[in-house]
Amino acid sequence: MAQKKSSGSGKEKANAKATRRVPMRDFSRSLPMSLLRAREAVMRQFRPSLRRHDLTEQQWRILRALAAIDAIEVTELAHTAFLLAPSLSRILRDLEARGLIERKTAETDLRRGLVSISDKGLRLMEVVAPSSEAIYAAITRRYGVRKLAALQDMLGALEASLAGMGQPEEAGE
Amino acid sequence: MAQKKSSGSGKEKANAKATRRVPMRDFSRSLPMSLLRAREAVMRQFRPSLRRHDLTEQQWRILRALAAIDAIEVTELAHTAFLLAPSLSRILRDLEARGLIERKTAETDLRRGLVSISDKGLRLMEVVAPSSEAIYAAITRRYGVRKLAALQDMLGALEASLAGMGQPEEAGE
DNA sequence: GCGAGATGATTAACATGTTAATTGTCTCGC
DNA sequence: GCGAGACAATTAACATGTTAATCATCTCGC
Repeated sequence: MAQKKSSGSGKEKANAKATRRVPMRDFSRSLPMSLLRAREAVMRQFRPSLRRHDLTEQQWRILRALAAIDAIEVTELAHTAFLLAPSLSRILRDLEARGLIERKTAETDLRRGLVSISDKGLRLMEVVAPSSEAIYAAITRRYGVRKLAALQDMLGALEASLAGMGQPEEAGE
Repeated sequence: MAQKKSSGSGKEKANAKATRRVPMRDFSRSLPMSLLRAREAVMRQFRPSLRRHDLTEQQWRILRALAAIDAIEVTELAHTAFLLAPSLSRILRDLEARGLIERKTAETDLRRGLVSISDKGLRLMEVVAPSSEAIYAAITRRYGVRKLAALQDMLGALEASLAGMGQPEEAGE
């Protein structure tokens, strides 16, 4: 470290060097940061409860998605739980090892895998769901039912707005 | 796999087993999912541009935070860029190796590290910032300036609402 | 001034995000 | 029916998220 030095009267100039260069919006108010902080504020409420049952947020998402249906293909599950295929692959391996889910291969297409929640998985959900719902209710109460609904609508609209904006892909990649 | 079998007439029952058990809100409409999808929709716009310059979203956050000031302590930077200390530690190590930032130790307290952006880092920002701003402008235009401001306000309010809700910490941990 | 506890930063260990490469199966056209 | 793509899923490789542990320094009471 330290092959940096300001020659001559550069002390003050070096001090001002990085100040206010490359003008950009106020960083902390960018949309990605707002969304990130808001989501973190919400998840911070849930994580301790999940952690007590040795579940991560993603594992819980998968169990919830599975609890609503009988069986589902891996690709479709990835879409539902909003996970990338590689992440899902690893998590399913783990959940299966823990006996919380069951897997089999589709009979008509050996490439496709079918996933379903196990009885053990359902029992775990029955234990975790109440406190999870209670936390969600508390959040809703604090923020306001109407406001929450309005926020969800605006978030959905944002998604929809951006749906068309495909990758900029500057013609020539 | 496959030590599961339904005895007797369990075929159909097993089929209905996981269907609609453990009643919970519609999964895809939960607030965490809405926030996650919205943020992903936004970041999807930025990632390709950042990637062309070998920058991750987090590295870019750090550079942006540094560009606004002369120097900053590691802990404060973690707060500003909304990164956990361990992540920041790794990223700073990498950014320093790439010559994009500079580090030194605080003179009054040898535990504290001071980070600042380098000239090379500033030059990189000058290259990346325009397309980044253009993308942000496009998003703003699509979604609407007023709506965007309103959304930011609601996200801020959500954060504020949850600020008090400390960890449930069921007395007895 | 010394030693116990507090504090800043890093490291460790494991889970997930992200893109690319791989593997196994399928679908077609021929 | 076979071989070239298409497709589903996994694996690989690396970066980050997350919690716990470690290391170095500092602070303060005594």
